[in-house]
Amino acid sequence: MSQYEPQKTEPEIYRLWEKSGFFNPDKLPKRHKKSFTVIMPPPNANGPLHLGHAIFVTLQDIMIRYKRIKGFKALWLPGADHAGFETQVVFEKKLEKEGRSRFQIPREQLYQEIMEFTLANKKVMESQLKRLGASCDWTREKFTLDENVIKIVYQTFEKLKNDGLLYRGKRIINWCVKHQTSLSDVELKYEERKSPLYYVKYDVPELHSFITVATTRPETIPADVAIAVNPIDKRYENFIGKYAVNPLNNEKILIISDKTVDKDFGTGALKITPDHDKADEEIFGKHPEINKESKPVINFFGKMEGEKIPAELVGLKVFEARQKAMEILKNNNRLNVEFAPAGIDENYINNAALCYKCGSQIEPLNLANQWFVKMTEKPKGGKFSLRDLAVRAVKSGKIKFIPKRFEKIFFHWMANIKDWNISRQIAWGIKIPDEGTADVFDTWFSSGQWPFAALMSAKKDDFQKFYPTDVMETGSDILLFWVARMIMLGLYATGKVPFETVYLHGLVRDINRQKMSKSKGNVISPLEMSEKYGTDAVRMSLVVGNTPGSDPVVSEDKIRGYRNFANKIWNAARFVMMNLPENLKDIDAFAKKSRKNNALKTEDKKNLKELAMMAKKMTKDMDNFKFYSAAEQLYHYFWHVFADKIIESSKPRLNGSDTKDKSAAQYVLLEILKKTLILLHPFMPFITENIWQTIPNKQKNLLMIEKWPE
RNA sequence: GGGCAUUUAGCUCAGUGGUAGAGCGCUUCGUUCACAUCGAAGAGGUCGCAGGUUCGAUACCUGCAAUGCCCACCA
Repeated sequence: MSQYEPQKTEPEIYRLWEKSGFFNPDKLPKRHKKSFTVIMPPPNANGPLHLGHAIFVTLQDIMIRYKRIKGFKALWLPGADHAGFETQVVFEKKLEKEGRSRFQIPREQLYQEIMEFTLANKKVMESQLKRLGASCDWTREKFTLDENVIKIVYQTFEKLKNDGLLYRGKRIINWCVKHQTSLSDVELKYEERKSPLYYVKYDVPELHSFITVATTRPETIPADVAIAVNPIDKRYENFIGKYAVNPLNNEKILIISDKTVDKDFGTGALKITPDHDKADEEIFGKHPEINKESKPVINFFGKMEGEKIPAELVGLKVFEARQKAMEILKNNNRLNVEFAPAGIDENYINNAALCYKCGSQIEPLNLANQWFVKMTEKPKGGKFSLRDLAVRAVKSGKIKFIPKRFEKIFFHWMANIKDWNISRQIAWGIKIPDEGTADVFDTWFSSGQWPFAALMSAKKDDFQKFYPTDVMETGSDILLFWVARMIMLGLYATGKVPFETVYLHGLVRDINRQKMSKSKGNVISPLEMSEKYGTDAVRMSLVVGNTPGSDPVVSEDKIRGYRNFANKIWNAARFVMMNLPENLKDIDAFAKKSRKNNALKTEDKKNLKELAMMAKKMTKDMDNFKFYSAAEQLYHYFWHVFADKIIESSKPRLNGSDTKDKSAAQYVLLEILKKTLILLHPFMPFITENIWQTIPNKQKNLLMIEKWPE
């Protein structure tokens, strides 16, 4: 008849905790000495929280509550991220719905509008974090656009500049034509696409011959400055140093040799187009003998524009221009049929670089005034490059990854890392402090400084007290975007690692292993689930079976199962309370008296010992970040040992006439209940605290700062 | 092309050098007793495939297959 109703009590319990002040480590009782710090990955303030957020809230709150109960000065510092590009994209979609466009809105106004949007979202987010039980210290909450955070970001920028780790250049960047901004290498996704390979003949008058180049981008031919072949390629020995004629504008271009050219690909001859290809740009830079200036033929809207372009191509979009260029070459008999039918290999497949947000094909373009951070060069007077700092910290074990296999991915990325373009041509973000552009920083440049920037700007001495932090818990999908950058920038700016352990969780999947997304309609809202089944049930469903690094599968059925568990706890506790001695005021005195009476049966002692053993095992799991295992053990113990066996077998004793034996049974039940409530608290904080408050306890302590049963 | 991982009951996942575990689901029975958001009993697996190491392998090694992920300037 009696059922637990979390909806009614959870918000009340949260207020009780907040009122106590214990979320703030400075307010914890004296026994809390050593600090334990987790910086919350600031959620993007551009929409409601989803299950991915609920996972991090659950895992981090478990860590924090566990350590707090264990007697640590536990700090969980909450924050919100302005999330530059991400938020701007969300906002642009909103504008689109309203029939407006970012390009028609003055920059300052756009900034203000996005700011209002973000602050409104931030507020919603905060209340949702509370609803999920996050025991973070709201007195230290930070926003990535707080003035004192921006100040720190600028300081790091200056330091990089002074150390010679920053340069500003005209360089090929990844340009998203739709969003009108450059993107860093990690902001691209790749897709295999059919991309016809054209075999184009370039005349070489000096030799009365021609050289054939294989290209997927004939529309860029007017921008060619050279042709490159491999020096060991016998076929082209005589061509090196001679001039070829550009088939689309008749300009003379030099044939050079470079050993990066793959002689086995295509014809072994590569056209060099420095304005529209990163690799070509590099080769161009290495060859001063190329006596031709590089000029672009594609503009920032992805259309043909520039000198020396055939008139038919001007103004066409890249794909249209490609068709047209192919026609011109064909009509002029410039396609070499020797290598493929009609001179075109239609089945050639390559990886197209796409904008990770909108899927538009990335246009490699040359953009001036872009800031790049050097990843592999040593700073002035310094010993280690940013890359080396990070790699050394992980290799030496100063930073540990859970699971460990992510270290390999990390090293692999670091080994091949390129300089980092931190300029973005969008309105929403931290303005880069220079005079030449209106550009803003890549969000990851500022969030890469988050652990120290948040602590330095929160409260006086926080940095000294809480840095380096203990655990960085976040999604494995942002290992390279964020974690890697935090390690580099944290070490560089402070000389210390930003955190000692990196715990990475996977991506939430639905029961069919699909990613959850709005467009698929398979999204489960953690807030809705909380309303329906209680936050504790949601949290348990997100931790049991969720091993680090692998993708957890979440379904409403699973959540319902843990709602049943919460109800089980509720009723078991009710049973124990109902069977306590009448008018019991102080359980501690009762426990003391019971121990003195020494009426425990062998079976009682055995039960208490079994609990102690389970607690020990489970504690070990907690210390090893095996929360999935700890949670499962608790679940099993509470339901199938305590409720099914111990409570059941106590019934005759509680109803019997032997008062001493009855008292012993009461004592054992109460003891097990108390201890399991503490053990369960990190996982299911609301129901455990709720029950705790109904136990006749003279001390009237909060469960959240009770002592862990050792 | 290079790398990382996964493969155990219908589903989601643990696990260990000594002939397999949990939850959900399923079957049968029960229940005015704290709880039907319940209880009891039960069915169900040649631990991806093929070799090897071993007294013994699901576990360690090798190869293969399927699946997933990451990285990459073959134009």
